Amino acid sequence: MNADLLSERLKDRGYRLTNQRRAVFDAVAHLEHGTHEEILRQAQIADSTLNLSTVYRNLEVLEEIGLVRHAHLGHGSPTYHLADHHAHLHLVCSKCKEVLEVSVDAADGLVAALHADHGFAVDIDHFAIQGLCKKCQN
Amino acid sequence: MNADLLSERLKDRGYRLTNQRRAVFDAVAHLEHGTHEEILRQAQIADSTLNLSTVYRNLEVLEEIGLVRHAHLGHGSPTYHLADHHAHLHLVCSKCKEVLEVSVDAADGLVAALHADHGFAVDIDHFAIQGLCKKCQN
DNA sequence: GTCTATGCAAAGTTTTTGCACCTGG
DNA sequence: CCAGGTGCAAAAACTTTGCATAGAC
Repeated sequence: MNADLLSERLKDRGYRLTNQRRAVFDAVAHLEHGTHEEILRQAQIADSTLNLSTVYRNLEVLEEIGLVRHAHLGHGSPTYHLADHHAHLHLVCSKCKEVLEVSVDAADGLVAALHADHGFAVDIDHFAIQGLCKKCQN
Repeated sequence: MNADLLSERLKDRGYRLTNQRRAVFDAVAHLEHGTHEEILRQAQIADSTLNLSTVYRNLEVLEEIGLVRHAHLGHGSPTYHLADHHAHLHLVCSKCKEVLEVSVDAADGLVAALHADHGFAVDIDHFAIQGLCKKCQN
């Protein structure tokens, strides 16, 4: 399960398992798409003295060992999610800022075309797709 | 031509045409994908006293009146380009940071699918597409 | 016991804001 | 002349870093 994976991966790379790391990891898992600040607040439920700089440092470590990844959903801060979190596209409305999650299947053609024509292996959910939602087009 | 369009659009919305605005607009046109800092440096060739905060304020105005748009090519600052600049997809390699420009045609299927299934009008070139380039996959 | 990780505070960056002066129309 | 625009400086927001101490192993 997750906790063991966390412990294992950390040890493999010479990192230690601390309560703060576990709290940050759990917060990422719980929030699905959290910013640094949101992850801090969530993780502080488990450890109220947790510091923002620890969140920054741990997200870096968790990303390095491949358990966590980040994506850019809007114009602001990146959001963090578990690496095994099933991928989906994020459609962000430029006007009302609503975020729609849709299946990555829609992008299969694009992914295949870019691979065939340019040898490029797309990480399709890293950036959101900007546009106008149905409501805001009127 | 561009200069007239700039003047017209500004006046239509009650804005004034200043040398600084023209310098910023020209810098955006010249750079194609410039950050605030890059636009400042380019615009200062025409007006050496131009201030960074003026660049921020003018890019906001130029974007509001629809002459300029911004895109997110990497994890850092956004870049600005003319609104009529022909769209192309940016493929950014996560590893070597190389940026490939490819035709938007590759995304036609995705754009059509998102419109048909979700009524979403995609602005496909607003965010870069992240992934691994041919070389970095080995 | 050793060496990494943490909390705190300070320093860096980047972007925004307030204000007196300047300038386009 | 007058409202909007600019430069400058200060503030705000966001992120990173240094250092003494705590804690994992």
